[in-house]
Amino acid sequence: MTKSEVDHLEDGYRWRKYGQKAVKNSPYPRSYYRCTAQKCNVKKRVERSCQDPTTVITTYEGQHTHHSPASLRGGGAHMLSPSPTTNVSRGSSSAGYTNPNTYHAGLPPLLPQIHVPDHGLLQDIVPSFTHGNQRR
DNA sequence: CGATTTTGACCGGCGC
DNA sequence: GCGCCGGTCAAAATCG
Repeated sequence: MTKSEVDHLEDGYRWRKYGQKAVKNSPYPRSYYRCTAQKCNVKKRVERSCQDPTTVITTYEGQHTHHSPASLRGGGAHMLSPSPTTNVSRGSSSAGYTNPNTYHAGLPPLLPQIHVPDHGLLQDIVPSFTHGNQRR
């Protein structure tokens, strides 16, 4: 669950919308996204929460087989860096994605449980790809 | 020009 | 067998 009033949630990847359907569960339409990387077979389902119109339920399906474009940002302090001392194990990354400043919803604090998706990238599930054979 | 987005239609599966 | 639902793809239009 991600609190956001905008549909385009930059979670660090590029998504291409390929469909939209209305769900009965919610008066809002559900959007289907797919990673723009042809090598990536990841799918994303974004649905607005009927309980919290400001919250969108983002469901990720599959795993990225490539690095995220937004992750290449030099400003990114939390990434899959080969730093021996600095590891992503630190949960201090919070929900801050690439640029939390862009999402000034001006809404009151209401985030009961949002565990950081820091390690939910690729090496977590598909180490074979990142093991040393990622460059084609 | 290329990429991306939008809407509609189509397909498959499941239930009855 | 038909109807319904969810999901996906396709074509066209738009934006940069």
